[in-house]
Amino acid sequence: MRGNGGKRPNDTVQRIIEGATQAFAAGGFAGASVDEIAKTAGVNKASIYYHVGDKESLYGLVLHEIIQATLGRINDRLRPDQSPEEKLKSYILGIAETVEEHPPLPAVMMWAVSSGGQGLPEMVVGDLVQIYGLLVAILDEGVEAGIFERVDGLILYLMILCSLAIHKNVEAAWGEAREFAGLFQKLDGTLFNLVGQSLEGGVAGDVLKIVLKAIKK
Amino acid sequence: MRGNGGKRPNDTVQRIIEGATQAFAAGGFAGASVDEIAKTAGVNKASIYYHVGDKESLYGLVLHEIIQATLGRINDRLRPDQSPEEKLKSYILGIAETVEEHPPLPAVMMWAVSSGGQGLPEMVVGDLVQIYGLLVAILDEGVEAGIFERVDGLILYLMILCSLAIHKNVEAAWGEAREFAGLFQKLDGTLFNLVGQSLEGGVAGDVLKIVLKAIKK
Amino acid sequence: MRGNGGKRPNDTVQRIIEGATQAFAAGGFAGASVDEIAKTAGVNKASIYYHVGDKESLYGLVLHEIIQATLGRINDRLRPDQSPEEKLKSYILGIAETVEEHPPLPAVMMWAVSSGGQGLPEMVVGDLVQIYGLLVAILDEGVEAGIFERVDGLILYLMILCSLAIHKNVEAAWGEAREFAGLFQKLDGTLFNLVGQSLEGGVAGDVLKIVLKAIKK
Amino acid sequence: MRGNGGKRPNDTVQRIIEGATQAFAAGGFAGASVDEIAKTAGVNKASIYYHVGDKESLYGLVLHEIIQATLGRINDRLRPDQSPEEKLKSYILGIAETVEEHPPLPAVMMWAVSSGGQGLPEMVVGDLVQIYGLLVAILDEGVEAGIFERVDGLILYLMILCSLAIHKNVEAAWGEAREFAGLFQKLDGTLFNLVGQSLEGGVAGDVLKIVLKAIKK
DNA sequence: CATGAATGAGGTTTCATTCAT
DNA sequence: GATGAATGAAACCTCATTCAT
Repeated sequence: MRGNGGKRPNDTVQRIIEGATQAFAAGGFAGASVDEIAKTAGVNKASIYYHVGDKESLYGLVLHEIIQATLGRINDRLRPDQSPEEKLKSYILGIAETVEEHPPLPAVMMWAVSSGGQGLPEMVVGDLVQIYGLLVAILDEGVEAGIFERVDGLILYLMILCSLAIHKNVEAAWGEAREFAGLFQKLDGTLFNLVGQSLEGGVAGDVLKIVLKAIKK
Repeated sequence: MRGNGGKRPNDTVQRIIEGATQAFAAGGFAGASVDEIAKTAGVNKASIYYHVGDKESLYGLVLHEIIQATLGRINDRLRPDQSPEEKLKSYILGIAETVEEHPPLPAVMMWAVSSGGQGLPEMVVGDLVQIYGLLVAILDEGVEAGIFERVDGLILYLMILCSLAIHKNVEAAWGEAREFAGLFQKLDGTLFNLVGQSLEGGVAGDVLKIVLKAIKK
Repeated sequence: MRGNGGKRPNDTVQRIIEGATQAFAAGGFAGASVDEIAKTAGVNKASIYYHVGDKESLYGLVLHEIIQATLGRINDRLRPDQSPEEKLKSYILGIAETVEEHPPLPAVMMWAVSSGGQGLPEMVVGDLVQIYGLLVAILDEGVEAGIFERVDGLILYLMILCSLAIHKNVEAAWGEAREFAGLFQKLDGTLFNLVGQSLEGGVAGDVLKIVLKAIKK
Repeated sequence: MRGNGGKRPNDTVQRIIEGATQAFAAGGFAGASVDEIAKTAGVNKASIYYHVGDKESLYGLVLHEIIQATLGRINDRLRPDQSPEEKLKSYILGIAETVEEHPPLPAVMMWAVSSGGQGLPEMVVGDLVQIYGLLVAILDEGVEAGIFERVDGLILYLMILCSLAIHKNVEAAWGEAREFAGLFQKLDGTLFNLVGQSLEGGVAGDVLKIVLKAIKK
């Protein structure tokens, strides 16, 4: 006979990760409580400790999952025969897609990056280096090919990541913080339209356009 | 002679704000404890409540000060007779200067923006709109003058703010998180040099260059 | 063997309620600290929040328990075939018995009533109405039967409740506040004897006598 | 030249006492904060310490003032040639008048009595004995004269004091706690009318009637 | 005498974590 | 594996009191 509830263990861990991602996104590491995470995940609090370990381990796991998932999406789009320009497009769309499906993810990622890597577990540091390295590799290839200008990779990385991550967040706040968004809109007029669109037509497209124009020779 | 009870009040409030700014920057709203803020500011904890109010009020005050200071720096550089391009330079250098003198400030600001304005006091929302509006105005002027392309103002705003704010943070973490930075450096080689330079020659200059290239016709 | 974490939950909640009752009685809501309550109850402070909620909820729960217990005692004594006079006796003895076994209870109850119901949880207001309504019903029955005079129910209710509750308290203070009691006694001579007696022979009996004489035709 | 503000000192102390009375009535000794008292009194907090002393002294002073004022009102009505019955009327009306003009006063007094005198300053204990002794004297006179039954003086004292004090409080809560009062009224119907009336016609009259009926031979 | 400021102690509440079942 | 309960530590906040001006 099965134990209590008979849930598949993977399920539980997955639910924990998803709940934690959501919780961490709202207020960073310190802003989420284990109680809240457990409730969001629909899991008993002690289960988190049993399956994952303490809060810091959970944080690391969440970051790892996020970055690996993002890397996966990017790799799904990358083809060896693409031009650097197309590869950059794949990179940005890969991140944007993650944002689209799991809005909080990049916020957590950005938060981690903004800490300068301090206090992050080895594993996550490696992950960050990986995704950042991918961008640098693409840029380098473009420079070698004489298509791209040489620019600071970190700056570009931050620009891409933050604009996508935060833009989505502001969009999410749209519904509830009417006045805030309203004031922004008043100023921006036609420029600032946040309606849902296809990935390429939406924010990701705009970001891509800006970035390409910035680095193309 | 001055005793215990007769400190200049402005001094105290100022010290509180500075301590709080530093503390909030490290871990966002939830990541800073009032105890820690008090210690950083060299002020009794109860004094914070006496002069400022609860933690949320303090957060609001800090954000307000940050943005107003940044606006001040930008306005110091702005001249009516400047070209849109020069105005944009003033805008970016104004933010960069704030980063330079008070590294944590923009990080806090970024964190606030990334919340989509939710939970922020009226005043701060107004402040954010102000500084964002300034960028939009500059961009609009450039578009009218036929110099700039039309781009999404919010995206550009986020790009500028985040790259400046976080880049500085990563730089700050440099000393302590050798491995992290080291790994980044290995990948980036010549591109990624973070040594202190003049504002224009440093990150701010790079950001400016990228942004200008991105929007100039 | 029973360990630390496996205490029967009912036990804990019961212990909390008892400790809280005692603590609240001494100084009202504000006069009791949660620390003190926890110590009195022999329970960890955080357990109170886990099982009951915040201090106000605890206060509400205590009041609810008190009144329900008192109602229970009264109902134990009430018989449908009793005369209104006998019913009144049951009512007063029921309250007196509660006082006897849990001296602090009615003090808390009185304190709550004296607040006019302001700030009390719905549930408790309902409870108070219930126990007050019982008295009114008894009085009404007596008036219908031509046995009782018509008197203000609230006044009588307060007279009964307060005299029983406070009298007990003064009695309790007896041991420690010798001078105070002594002065009272000096004045009162034979009238004021507080030695423990049977319920009917003690204060309850005196209160009953006074009340009956006051309302009987 | 006069000092800061040039207020008459008596004024300040009087304002303090009045503010404190109001504040203490709401939640007993522990329920009122010195800050709140100062604000209610319209006086600087440090002034309280300068003029009166610490919180406990203030509490004692307030109780003293209350009881002395009540005693004063009773004595204004008492005449040596009154019958015991008339004297009792003076006693009750004296208290009722105090309640009428300063509703919170008796609540504080009741609270003090309900503590059994514990922790009260000598002076106040003496005051309480005085006002209680007055009642006992009146009762004794009535018994000697063969008009009154012998009853427990303390019980009667508590009945008179509490019914007047609390009834007024419930009346005061009337406006804000509609439902509460409403429920009471539903039960009590014609018996329970709290509209403002002349002292004798109002609650005081009812209390007097009940008490007289209870003790008259 | 009045007042704004300061502050240690203590209040209420939350948190991360552990444990027995 | 799952869960309700327990708990020390630390969080936020308030309070009574003092002091220099």
